[in-house]
Amino acid sequence: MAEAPVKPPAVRGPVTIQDVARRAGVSTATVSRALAMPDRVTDATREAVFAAIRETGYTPNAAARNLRAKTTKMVLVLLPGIGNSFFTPILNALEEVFSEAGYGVLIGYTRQDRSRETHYARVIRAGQVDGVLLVTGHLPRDEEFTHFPYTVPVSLLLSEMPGYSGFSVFDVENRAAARTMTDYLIGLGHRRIAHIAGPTLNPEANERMAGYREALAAAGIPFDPGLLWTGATNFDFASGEAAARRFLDSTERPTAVFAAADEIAFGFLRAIRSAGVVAPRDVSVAGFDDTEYAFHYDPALTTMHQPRAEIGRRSAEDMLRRMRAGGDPEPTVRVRLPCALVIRESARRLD
Amino acid sequence: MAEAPVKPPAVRGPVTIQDVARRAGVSTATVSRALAMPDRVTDATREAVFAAIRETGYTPNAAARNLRAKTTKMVLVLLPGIGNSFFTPILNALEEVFSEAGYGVLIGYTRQDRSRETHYARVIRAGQVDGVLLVTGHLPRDEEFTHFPYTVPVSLLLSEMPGYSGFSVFDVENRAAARTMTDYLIGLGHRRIAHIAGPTLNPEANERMAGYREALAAAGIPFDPGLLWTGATNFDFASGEAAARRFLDSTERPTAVFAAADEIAFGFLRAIRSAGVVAPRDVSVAGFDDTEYAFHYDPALTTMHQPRAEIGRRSAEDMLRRMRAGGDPEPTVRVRLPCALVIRESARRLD
DNA sequence: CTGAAAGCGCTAACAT
DNA sequence: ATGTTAGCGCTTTCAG
Repeated sequence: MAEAPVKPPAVRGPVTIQDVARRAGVSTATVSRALAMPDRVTDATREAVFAAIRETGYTPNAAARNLRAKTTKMVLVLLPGIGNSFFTPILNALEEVFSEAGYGVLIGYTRQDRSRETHYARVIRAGQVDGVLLVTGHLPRDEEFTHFPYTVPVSLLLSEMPGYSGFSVFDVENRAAARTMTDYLIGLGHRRIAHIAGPTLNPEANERMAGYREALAAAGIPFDPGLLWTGATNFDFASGEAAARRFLDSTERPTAVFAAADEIAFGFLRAIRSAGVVAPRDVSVAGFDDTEYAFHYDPALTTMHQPRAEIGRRSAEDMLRRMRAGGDPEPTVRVRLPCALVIRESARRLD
Repeated sequence: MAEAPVKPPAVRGPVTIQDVARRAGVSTATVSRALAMPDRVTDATREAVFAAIRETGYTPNAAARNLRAKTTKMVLVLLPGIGNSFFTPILNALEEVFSEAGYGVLIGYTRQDRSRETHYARVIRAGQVDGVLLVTGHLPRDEEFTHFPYTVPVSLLLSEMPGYSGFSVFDVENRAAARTMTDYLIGLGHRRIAHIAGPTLNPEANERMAGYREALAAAGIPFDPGLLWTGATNFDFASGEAAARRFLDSTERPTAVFAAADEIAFGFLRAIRSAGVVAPRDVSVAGFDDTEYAFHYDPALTTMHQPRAEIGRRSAEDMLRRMRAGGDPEPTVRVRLPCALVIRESARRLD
């Protein structure tokens, strides 16, 4: 039998507040204080503590701090997990503001999958985050999500959730924007204007559709159901391609097409081009979003600018405010930002 | 003076393991066991515990568990914070594998900014994550990063870091891929082939440049420095636009242009088109990456496919393996994946 | 201004 | 099979 193992003198494990205290010749409480409220310790003490920290390379353990403080300095951002380049500017802005404020950003992709939603519901319930930003376009259906009282502030980005309250909501004026775009197309002389709608169940898509119809009505153009192309399952290329087939099969083609998203417009443009139809020569096309490629595509896309970065920034600031309030339910906000018409090359005046 | 405050009976705070234990009529240890090793408690006990858990809506507190287990079930993914749609498939794959394994994904954008790197170095040192994936293209320069012994496994994605060891590395065969692309262009009859290089300091960009030159040499085409367009500060549109100016100003224009990234190619294509030069009619253009838009652009881009999702998936699996090993330094791996030539419309045979 | 001590919620020895 | 106990590393009263 080997003799009982001798505990190694310096385990060289992570250095704790104890190590620092010992080295600085003070108590752990003093180290903690020197860190949290530097002006409540003597200059000399502070010096000694900081020196010890420097020498040992001490970094406070997050788990211990979280356990004590009941706060994690982390937020969870839930994304749909598809078509993510659209969400990139939002995520970027969120990360910027949060990390600036010392918060970590945990991301989760729900992919509309129940088990994944349950997974993230658990993360929230486990107190792993201090706040949640939902950019999924829908509230997770998991019971743990909806039935359980929210212990942390929650915000909805880019979509509202009628019937639920207690969330801050940040979205854009979808209807007004779609109206503006359609008005613009009408102003260009178009009368036969088709609309490629977004996913049927998506509230934003429906708002845009409403704006389109509103503009038509205001201009005295009778609504033609054959010109409302629904059936999209997503704001993606494929939906634009499907619409292109309808366009090409039309006996009397529209002179302008307004897509509910840039990607839909790109899918449409590419598909019609294969058939020798080019925009804006043969048909005017407009998008919605003003993604990175709208400017760089050929033709450059006329579209509605959605202030994605601003939504990220403002929602992050609101979240910080609410999280800092501690347990008190701070008032939520409802921010609805306007979009801006961006005129480029894909739509032209009808001769 | 008011009398000593009476502790409210049910604070209705988060339910702890104590609450569950009390309700189930067992000790906290038993609750813990029923959760961790269900087969080591009686059926009856297990039932009682689970019932109590259900009734109370108990979820174990993450901080307490982390503190005890010295593990957080979280990984940090560090991204550059620019041109993020390129990284989207990687992030997607990472999140998929990690969340499947019960790990959370914390993201951080370094933006090549020192203070942000320090910030994230601290997150790592604080034991906030069990592993780190660097997709930044460079090792953070922060001393805390480089000098301090890594306490958790680290992996490098899409770029290697010569001189450092102890990391798993996942990247692609940049040189061979660039060589293949250039060979392809040569095979199409091109002799005057320009290369729009990526950022000078970027190792991947340099590998691609080397592959380009290698192909030229192998084909007996003398290297023309005037056809190597450097100066890019990023793999972005702007770099392509700058190259377009050089192209348009050339007295003798190349017949083919190989860009070090798809976005560079798009920027180039768009800029030359403004001058009435269209690909592939007037000049053949090839990219590198095979991003989402390569297929949807006009013209569809001939490019090299980088297996981004696979890099994400495999690096995540490797990271899981290494994290599960506990403190023992598991062997790191070096995975270098091949790229695939994707022939589309932007490059054509020279008449 | 500083130290002692309690305890956040959980798990893992060690007993029984 | 279950309970008791001792912390994990930190912050925060409460004394001094």
